[in-house]
Amino acid sequence: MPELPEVETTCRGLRPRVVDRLIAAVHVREHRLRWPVPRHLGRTIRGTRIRAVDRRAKYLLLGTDVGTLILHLGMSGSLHVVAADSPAGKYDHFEIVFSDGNCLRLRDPRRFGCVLWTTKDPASHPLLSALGPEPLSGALTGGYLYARSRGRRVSVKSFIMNSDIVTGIGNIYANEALFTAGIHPQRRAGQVSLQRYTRLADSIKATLEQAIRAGGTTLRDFSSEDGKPGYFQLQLRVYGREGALCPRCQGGIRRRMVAQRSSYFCPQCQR
DNA sequence: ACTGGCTCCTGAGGGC
DNA sequence: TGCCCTCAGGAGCCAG
Repeated sequence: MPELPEVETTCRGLRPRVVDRLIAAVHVREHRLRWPVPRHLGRTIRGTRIRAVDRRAKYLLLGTDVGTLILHLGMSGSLHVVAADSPAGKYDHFEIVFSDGNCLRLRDPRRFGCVLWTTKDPASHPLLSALGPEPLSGALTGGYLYARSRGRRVSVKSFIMNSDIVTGIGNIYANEALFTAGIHPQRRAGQVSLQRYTRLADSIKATLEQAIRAGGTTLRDFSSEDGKPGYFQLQLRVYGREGALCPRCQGGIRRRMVAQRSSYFCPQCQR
C-alpha cells in the first residue's frame, strides 16, 4: 500500500496526536510480522513518552526516551490513533496505549510490515544504513542518478525503485514519474542520458510533492492516521489505466510486467 | 558488483 | 456456491 507520500501523510498526521504522550501499555496480538515483534517491548517503553515521529524512506521512526521504534507498513499496513477501548479487529496486530485514553494501532492484513526496536542511532540500523538519498532532498539530482546508473543494465524503472539508489519510490510513483519524464520503463538504466535523468529527478520530486499535497493515493484501503483517504488516485495519469487514453497524445496506455511489477506507460510518449 | 527470481501473507476479483 | 487462478501500494534474500 504505502509509498513515500502515504508514509509521509501518516507521519504528519501522527505527530500531533502521539508526541509527548505517556505510554501506558503495549499490546502485541500477533508477533509474526515480517520479523518477530520484540518480546521485551512492553517492559522497555512502558512509562516513557514518544518524543518524535520521523520518516526515513518508508520507515516510520518513533523516538522514545529510551530508544526508537522502527515501523514499516509493508504492502497493507496502516496506523491509526483511536480510542483505546474501541474494539480491535482481526488484523490489528500491535498497539501502544497512551495515558490520554487513545492508542496507536497498527493494522496489517498481509503482515509484510514490521515493528523493530533500537537503542542506537536508527540511521545505523542494518535496514537503514545502506539506503540512498531522500527523493525530496537536494541530494537527488539528475547528475546523481546518471553517475549511479553508468554500466547498469537493469530497467530504469527497477533502478529508481531500488532503495539503495533512491528511497520511497514504489510502483505507482515510478510509473507516474517515468511518464512525466517521457522515459520508457524498460529502458536500461545505463542508457539514459544526463539530460533525461535531470528531467526524471524533477518529475520524481514533482510527483511525490503533488501526492503528499493530496494526502497520498487510496486505491483499496489506504487511509491516514485519522481515517481519511488520499486523493492522488484522481490525478494518476498512467498507473492502473491500461487501455485508457494517454493524457498527452491520446494514444492507448499499455500495461506490461517489468521485473515482476505491473508497468503502465504510453509507447508513443515514453522512449 | 549486479541481476533476476522467489518469498513472506491475506484478500479481491474473474472465469468456469 | 465453490474452486482455481492472478494480481495487489514492499523489499530482503539467494543463487548464478
